[in-house]
Amino acid sequence: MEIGAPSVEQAASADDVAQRLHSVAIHLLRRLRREDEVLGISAARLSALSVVGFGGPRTLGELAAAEQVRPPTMTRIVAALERAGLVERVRDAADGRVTRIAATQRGRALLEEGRGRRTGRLATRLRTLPPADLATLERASALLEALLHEEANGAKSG
Amino acid sequence: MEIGAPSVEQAASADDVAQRLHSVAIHLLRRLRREDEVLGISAARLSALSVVGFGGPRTLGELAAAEQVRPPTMTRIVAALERAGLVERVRDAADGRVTRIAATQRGRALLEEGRGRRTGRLATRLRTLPPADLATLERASALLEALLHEEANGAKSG
DNA sequence: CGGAGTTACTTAGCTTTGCTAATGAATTGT
DNA sequence: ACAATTCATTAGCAAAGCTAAGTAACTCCG
Repeated sequence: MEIGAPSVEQAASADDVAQRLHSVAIHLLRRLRREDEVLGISAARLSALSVVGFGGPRTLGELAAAEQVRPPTMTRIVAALERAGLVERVRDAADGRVTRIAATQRGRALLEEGRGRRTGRLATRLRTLPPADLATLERASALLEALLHEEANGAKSG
Repeated sequence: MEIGAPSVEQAASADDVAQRLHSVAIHLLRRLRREDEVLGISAARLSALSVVGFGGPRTLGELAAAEQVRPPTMTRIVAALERAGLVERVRDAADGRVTRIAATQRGRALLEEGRGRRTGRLATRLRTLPPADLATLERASALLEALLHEEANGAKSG
């Protein structure tokens, strides 16, 4: 596999790329899931915690939407985070139906402390890459983030 | 786009990239998981089927290693694929402990037929990207594949 | 040849994470 | 005030990951 020379002429088929991204995502996640266990928190929980930890308090519904899961799923994830003392529920004063989820001190601490360690092994590997490759991965992340975001919002076409 | 010239000043931190890749992988998979359901096969099963479908028969252990899961997990995945008539077990004549997993006609048909449809929505989105971006994603896939493969084999340090 | 140890896979049982459907509780609107 | 809506939770299902323990088959020696 000639990693070094992506000639634009032999443009990759979108189907091909989609399939490879799919495969890579599966394997990457399987790997990271185990890594995260070292930190004592699963991928889904960490991801949710990041949202409220870095982005500020959210209602459960907002959090579910941000994480692109259904509310019941988020209810359970939040329950686990709460049990672990990483987030807390704050009932809205104005609207009694709403619970707002906020990271606790400890939750933020875990995020901070984990910043380097969290995806440690992957990050270590990434450091062995030439800067250009790292940049490629960063751009790819950004592209996919945008793509997923777009789809989440604008996918009314069915 | 200056892919070739990542100024070192604003070089992406490996930790940052690792985290973003993690996040993107989670969200991408959550999305694709649902898409695959249309085809009636889960991501893990499809991935395993691809290995034997495109790469030829494998023992269960080899398949587990290729998919980077433990044997019991693969046992269950294969059992499901077998139930669905997509693979078949062939006992090794020389070594009675070994079961070799092979894609059936129907399994191969599903792979072929699904090639375009499988990750259909993602592929559709990808087609809206400029070729350079598609190339970036392809390169990123290749980089991650290599990284994961490396780690799977050479990670004796942990 | 025969038993000990090893290897390959399966079974059993746990956790997490998705989902939908149904319920509870609070707000809004008429 | 009562109906409808909305936000969150509960209940219950399936998939996919794991470890530990079990079974069957092979290999290695004595």
